[in-house]
Amino acid sequence: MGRWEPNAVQRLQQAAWKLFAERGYADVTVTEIAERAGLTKRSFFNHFADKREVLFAGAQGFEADILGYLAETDADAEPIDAAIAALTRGGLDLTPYREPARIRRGLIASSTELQERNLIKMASLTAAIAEALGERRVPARTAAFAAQAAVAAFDAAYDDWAADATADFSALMRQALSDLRHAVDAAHDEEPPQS
Amino acid sequence: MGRWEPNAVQRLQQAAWKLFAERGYADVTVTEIAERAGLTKRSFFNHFADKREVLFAGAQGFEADILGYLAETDADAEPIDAAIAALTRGGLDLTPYREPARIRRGLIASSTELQERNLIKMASLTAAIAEALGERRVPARTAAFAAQAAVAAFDAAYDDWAADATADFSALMRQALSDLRHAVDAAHDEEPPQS
DNA sequence: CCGGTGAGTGCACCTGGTGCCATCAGTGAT
DNA sequence: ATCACTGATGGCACCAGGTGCACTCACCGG
Repeated sequence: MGRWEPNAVQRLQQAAWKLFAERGYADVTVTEIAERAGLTKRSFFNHFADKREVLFAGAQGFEADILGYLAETDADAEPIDAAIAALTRGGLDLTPYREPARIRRGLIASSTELQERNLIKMASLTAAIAEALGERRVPARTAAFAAQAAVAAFDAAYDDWAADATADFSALMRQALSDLRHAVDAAHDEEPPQS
Repeated sequence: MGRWEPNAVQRLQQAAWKLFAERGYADVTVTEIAERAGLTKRSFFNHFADKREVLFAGAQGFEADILGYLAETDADAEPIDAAIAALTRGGLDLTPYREPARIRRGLIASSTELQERNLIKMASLTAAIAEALGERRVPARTAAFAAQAAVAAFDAAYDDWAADATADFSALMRQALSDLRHAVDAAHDEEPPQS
């Protein structure tokens, strides 16, 4: 393990975050990020596949965590309940990082490039969950739809959580799932959800 | 209205499709597309925002059609049923274009760039449907989830239709919606869906 | 015949991204 | 000490996507 200044990846991420926060994603150049981290453009691309990736560093680990939590759920539970449980635990892990989450959210909203990347990360998460559910004795279709529904609920809850500093993430997930079922259910006798 | 060779946009699309089909998306350059259409790179970008967009030309019109169909549905229907009805009609309109749909599908599968673009187009469609549903007296949350569910069902049905030449799209949509409800429902007394 | 309009073009330029090879810090073995 | 090795880094040339700007030129209407 060679050693120059350590933690090149971290330094690049920090530099990128600062610059993006200062001047917005589009107006920052990869060369600038690298130089602020004491490196070069070439080294940036040795660590990140492209400019967008520097903002989605956590995604891979998050996906792995979710799959871990999913494996811990009761194997006989309904697929969607298992997925919701796993995503709820994963979301709770993010609780300490509300401020970065808000900044990231703003950046993504400002750039269609980043929106696309975000969507494909969510799709990747969904696919991974669906595959894991598929290893239980569940039809692939059911697994895929359950995963999509669970991730949709997560996404909504995550957004609410980013917007409302006082909210409890578990409660937001429960509410989102309930709203989702309400929206999808054919039989529709109860009140519409408030808000 | 000035006149050179007419239909520049069409010519560019046709040239792009042919070249992509021959050599794959990644190995074709914008300059090549433009030249095969008798134009220049600069003109290509006067007509399309970027290289990806040439494959998604129909998306805007499709979205508009769906919104039109949605407006024709019974205003008192369940949001998800209205969305499903509109998407079913839209899907039926595509029936004559199965072969192009299959090619497009293969191209998209081969390039993450195109997958990202595809996802954002679907997201745009979803958002448009959700907004339209929101103008009925439906909570925004319900509208959003209903739209997501309906588009998810459409996507699954569309995939099935592209894969199976003998399938009836309406039936595929009904099946997809049924599977979706099965996957999302809490109360789960019936058989799992076959397939 | 004349001025306007708008599609198409030429060109210079920027940035993201890659292939290839050189370099150089530390590591473990001799 | 020294040497071979490894892996992070850097330099460089190069490509493709994409943009700003000024220009041409076919056609239009008067």
